[in-house]
Amino acid sequence: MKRVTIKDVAKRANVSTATVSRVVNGIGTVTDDNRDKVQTAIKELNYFVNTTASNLKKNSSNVIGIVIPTFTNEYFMELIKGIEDSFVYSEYVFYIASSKDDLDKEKEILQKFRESNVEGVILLTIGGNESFIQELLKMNMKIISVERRVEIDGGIDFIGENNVEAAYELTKKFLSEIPYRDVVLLGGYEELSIGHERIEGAVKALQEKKQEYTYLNGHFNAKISEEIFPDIVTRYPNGCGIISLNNTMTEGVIRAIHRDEEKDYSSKYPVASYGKIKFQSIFKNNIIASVRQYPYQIGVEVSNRLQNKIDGNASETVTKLIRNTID
Amino acid sequence: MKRVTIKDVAKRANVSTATVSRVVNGIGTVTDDNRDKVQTAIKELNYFVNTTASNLKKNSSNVIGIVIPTFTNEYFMELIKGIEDSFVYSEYVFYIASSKDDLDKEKEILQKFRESNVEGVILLTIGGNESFIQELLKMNMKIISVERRVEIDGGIDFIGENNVEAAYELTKKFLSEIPYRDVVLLGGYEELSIGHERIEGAVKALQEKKQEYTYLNGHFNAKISEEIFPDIVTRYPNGCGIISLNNTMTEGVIRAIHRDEEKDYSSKYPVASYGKIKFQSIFKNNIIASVRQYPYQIGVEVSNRLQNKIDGNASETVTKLIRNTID
DNA sequence: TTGTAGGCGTTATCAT
DNA sequence: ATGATAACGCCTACAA
Repeated sequence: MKRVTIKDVAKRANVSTATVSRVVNGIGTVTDDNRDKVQTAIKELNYFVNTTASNLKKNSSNVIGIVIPTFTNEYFMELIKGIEDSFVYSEYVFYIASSKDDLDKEKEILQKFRESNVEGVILLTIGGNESFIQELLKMNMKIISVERRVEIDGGIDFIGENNVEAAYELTKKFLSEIPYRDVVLLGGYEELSIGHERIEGAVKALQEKKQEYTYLNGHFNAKISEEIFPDIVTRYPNGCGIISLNNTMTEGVIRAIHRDEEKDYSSKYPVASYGKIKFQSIFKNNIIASVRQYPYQIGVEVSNRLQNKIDGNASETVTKLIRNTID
Repeated sequence: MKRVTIKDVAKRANVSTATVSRVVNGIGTVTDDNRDKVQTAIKELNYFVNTTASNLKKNSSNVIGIVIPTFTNEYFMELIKGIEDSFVYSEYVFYIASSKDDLDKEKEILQKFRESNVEGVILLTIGGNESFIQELLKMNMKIISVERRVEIDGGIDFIGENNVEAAYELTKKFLSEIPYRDVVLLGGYEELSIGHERIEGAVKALQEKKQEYTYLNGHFNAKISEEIFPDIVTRYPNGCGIISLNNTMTEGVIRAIHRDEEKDYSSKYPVASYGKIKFQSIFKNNIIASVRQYPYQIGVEVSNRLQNKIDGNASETVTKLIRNTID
């Protein structure tokens, strides 16, 4: 079955393809009479536009590419929701691709985005593709880096959190509530901004309070953190404060704490968490301080920024930090 | 800055565009000498293919469209991961669009997919677009319905769970562990297969055991279910069994149960849950029976099926049910 | 207001 | 093995 094209419609309606195109796109001038004829022809033939052809001609794509490290992450999903909900140009569509925490895969995706003429890219990088990204920027691709900074000469738009500040405030609050304790700092992802910035903030607060601490790497991973907990207990059998710099790690710690029901770890191992976890209110005896994050809000900002860029109102490179709150 | 095209490369390499195309696509016959010339020209000019033009010519798109009701749902994300991980044709790319539980939006998305010539559609429907979907099927669009059935003449591929069976087994197990109790059946989404099939299975088991029950509608929603719980307590102050037919509702119930710490609801309101929740092991005193779901596995099956369809090895309409397990 | 026709960048047929 | 060239379906000067 051959595809119905603008030509078929034109023939049926006894007008030219140009007129059909005008009707379809709602631009230019067409008499009501002709418009009617075209519209009925469209209905009769069941015509719909071929976006590929249209895009080729217009040198556009109406596609926004989004790169995330993984699909199974609530933070990222909230972020995407924020983008989606506030993106008003309805003709656009989102590619979403997962780099699977792999920098080669990330590069592949970006390359594919370039080949498909995407109008904009929203990138949550896994790191390591800086030079390639720079090349893309040079060709005027509209890229916004989100949550994780891309360290690049000349800069790149960035929207994310103030990790340093939030980790600092979290730690300060935590220390004021559990004085005279040993402290474990549970971090990870040091090669990414979300990793080292949080460490920086926490350490700053620890040093200000002259608080000694042990640093452990939980790799922003629930399982690893859960398995680390027994080591913490061995090292500090009388208890210690745990500062978890990511909610996934907090999840692992909480699971470990509740593994042995009879032992009451709640009071002995108070936790500070950068980020909330599910059922946080139920674990309020364990988690006595936490950073609330606003991924949805970040998504909204990303969306606004991208729309500005698409409209050409974005000459300067911009960095925007969304403020977290401490509970 | 003008785009570098195959023509520019041809000129630079002193060959025809046809030869360049052959090199780029690795088909046809080219001498090593010419291949080298073309490849260096490509590097020098920083050429990359224009997928839009290529697609127009080839009448393809290399795009798989996925429609989900919302991004913020772990089940869907696991499903997508399963699809992604097992989809081997690397030249393909996924559009993922959220219908936001809105049937008009779903239709819009499907229409856009059609206009973009997507090669296949994976649809988690919200219901109500049956006739439009049928129209798409008539034009030979490759659509696989997932998790939620699309009731359509002539049938449509479906991959999902055996909701009736799983709900039946869950209920049977639950009743055998809490005999002589009152029971609340917490359901929802009755207009979708995931809603009414689970009710059907649960009711079957209840009737077999001659167990009376009260049906409440929690709309597969955590908040609503959390708010329903006090009503349950009022109605059954001495306790009752709660069969929650969806994990989001279970989440709400668990939250409500743990709201008042002093009241020990755990033993008085045992829960059966269709689907797991986070920290399930911590709540094992509350949730005494549950259905384990395999969204990732469903994704894998969807991916396999779609690849078969793309390869043309899929004449018959297929229904495949992935077996759940009961814990 | 309408129609003609060229071209977007690529692929693929058909000569050579 | 290679090149010339006609599409793919649409948009848009430009002319009428």
